[in-house]
Amino acid sequence: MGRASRAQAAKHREQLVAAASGLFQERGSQVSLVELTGAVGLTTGGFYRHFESKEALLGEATAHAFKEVRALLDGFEAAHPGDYGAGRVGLIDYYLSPGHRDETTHGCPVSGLNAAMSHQPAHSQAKRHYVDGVQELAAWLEPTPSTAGQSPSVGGPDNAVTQVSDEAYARLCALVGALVLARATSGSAVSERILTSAHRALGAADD
Amino acid sequence: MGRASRAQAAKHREQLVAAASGLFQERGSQVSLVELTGAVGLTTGGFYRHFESKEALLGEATAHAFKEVRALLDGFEAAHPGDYGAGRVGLIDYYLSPGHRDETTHGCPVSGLNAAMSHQPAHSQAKRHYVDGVQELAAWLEPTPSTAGQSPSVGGPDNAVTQVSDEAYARLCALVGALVLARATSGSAVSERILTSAHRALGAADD
DNA sequence: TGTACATCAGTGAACGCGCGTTCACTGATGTAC
DNA sequence: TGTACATCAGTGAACGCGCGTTCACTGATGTAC
Repeated sequence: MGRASRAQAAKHREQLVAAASGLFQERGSQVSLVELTGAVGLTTGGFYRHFESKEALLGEATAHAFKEVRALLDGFEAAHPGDYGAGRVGLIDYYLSPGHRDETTHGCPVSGLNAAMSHQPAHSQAKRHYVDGVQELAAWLEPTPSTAGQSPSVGGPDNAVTQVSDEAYARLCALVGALVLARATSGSAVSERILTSAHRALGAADD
Repeated sequence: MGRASRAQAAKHREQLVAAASGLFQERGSQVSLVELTGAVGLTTGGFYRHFESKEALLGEATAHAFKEVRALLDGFEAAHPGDYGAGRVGLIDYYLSPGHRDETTHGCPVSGLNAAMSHQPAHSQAKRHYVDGVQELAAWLEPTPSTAGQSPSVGGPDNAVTQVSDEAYARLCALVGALVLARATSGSAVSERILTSAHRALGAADD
């Protein structure tokens, strides 16, 4: 193949991160480099021109996954301009849908990466991005708009827990618990029951 | 070593299942046979005198984990005889404690095995035990005592979703979501916030 | 603009390693008489 | 109860395989003049 142009190489790098973002969610850290590089048409040898290790890719893939979440959230907001609650309801509807449950590749990374993060060291790049993402998604579930703008301050070194209320965190727990349980029980009737039960509880708690 | 007695062999088998129950929760399906057999002082070769495959052990280990849950639940019930709600409150307090979060080996299998179950085929032995266990734990979160005795009917072939209310399932989602998130964010201040937020929400919803 | 050469993105084979599973073997256990 | 033999729980080495990572190599890209 010879040498790729810088533009081509940069594109390969981005594709690798994007593909990894999906594959790590779908299969956890068990995805192999053969699969990761194969997904974008490369072989494993060249991988190390882009990343120091598989671990390092997980870090970038986690950040990428949350960038996509932000885009999705902005979409919900744009769909109901000015109406704060409506965007949140749209998010909840989507989150607890069978479609989202079955979308293991491009679903919410808070749920999809949780197992991988449980085995990550406390201050790895991946974990820092993940914790920031958790707070950001929780802020979106706030009963009333936060005083300090849409997103909580993220990215600081071990930044303090920001303006997210107990209620918002509790709602996030309900969403994530429902999705994770629905996936673990998928194929059984219980899976659907879990989604509808959580949906009802979150709908009832609505303001 | 020569041949072990039947009693000894039976004991080894039980120890293997018990150890696997903890190790599968702690590390998912990535635990190796060397670790599993080593945990009870055996070598890998003899493993296949007891189980058909590693998969088969996961099935039995899942059943074992839920047997331990049942013992724990009975303990909560016995601690407050006659007082239905008190046992449930004790369970919730335990579930959302930092101690339970950090107890990745012997914690609740609904949370600990969820990742492994998501990658299990729909009708594997492990998944059937898991789905039964989910319903059983949910039944324990029922606002009022179930009419049909303590445990829902379990173990039947693809048994229908039994007498568990939406409210009970919603509570289970909150508990599991909180535990899973607290573990994924452990090492960060967010982890504690999640536990206390979920606890407050479940306490407030109490009757 | 054209030429000579250095750079480096990607290849493909090799590395050492750990995995799940198989198998010939061992010797104490269990059983038939 | 005692002896002869079959059984089989557990060992440890071997199997083929896939893993993350390294490395010599390739040839188009990028750059210096």
